Amino acid sequence: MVVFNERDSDDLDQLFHALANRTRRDIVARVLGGEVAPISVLADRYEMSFAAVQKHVAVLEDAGLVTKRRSGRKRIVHGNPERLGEARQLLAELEELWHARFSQIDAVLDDPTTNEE
Amino acid sequence: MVVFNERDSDDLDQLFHALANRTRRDIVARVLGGEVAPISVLADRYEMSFAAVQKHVAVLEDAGLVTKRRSGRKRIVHGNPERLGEARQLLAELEELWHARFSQIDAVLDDPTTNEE
DNA sequence: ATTATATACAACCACATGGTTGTGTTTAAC
DNA sequence: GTTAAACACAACCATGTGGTTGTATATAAT
Repeated sequence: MVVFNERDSDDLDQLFHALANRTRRDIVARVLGGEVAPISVLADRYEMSFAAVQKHVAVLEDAGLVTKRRSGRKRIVHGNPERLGEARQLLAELEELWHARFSQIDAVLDDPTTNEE
Repeated sequence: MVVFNERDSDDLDQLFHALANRTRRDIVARVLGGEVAPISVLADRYEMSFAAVQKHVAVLEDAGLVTKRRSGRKRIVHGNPERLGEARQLLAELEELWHARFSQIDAVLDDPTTNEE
């Protein structure tokens, strides 16, 4: 119901910032899609250095969108769909504010309890 | 169906970047919620200069999340809910990739036509 | 044992971001 | 007709971002 609270506004900044980059969205799509993904394998598909991809994964990890699990010398990247859900939830709430504009007018006319100045 | 295409990846970068800031999310919430909002009125509620808020509105406008309409010397800021829908849609598609991981296994077992290597 | 692979991490760079102040212009209020 | 309000816009600044290269370390392959 409450759209914004101080508490997790930094979280949301991080979350949306992580999604505001094509390479990172692509990585998220791949790991969510089920690709077994050590960083090295991910890195092969992008025209940038291993270190650059490593940084992108770190941004995603800080945002909570992926986690890394060690497997020998590899770090397997796993997706975190719940975190995406949080972002989608917030957008849905924002859209809901818009819809509420109209339904509110009806409500005020119908419901006498909304009539406290 | 197709999650990413080259064409609008810059658009999405802009869109998510615009949402990756508390002040901007707050502005979006207010204008979508129906607040009549010249920039000056918006600016009053934040502890930053008018010019700073002006810039935030500009970022939102470039991202397509709001539009400005002139009214005398004021610029009324209006929300653009469809654009939010686009972002939500993309997140939904990403989540769908995750769900598809499991339903795909079932599908392969059930449907012989998926059996072309 | 040596070599190659996969990663971590630091230093560096050009450019973007989020803020500021200052100046100019149009419109409203007196 | 002055003054004040609402905005546009530029210059500036500290910090962040997205990339690079280089060095170090742990594990796998030979």
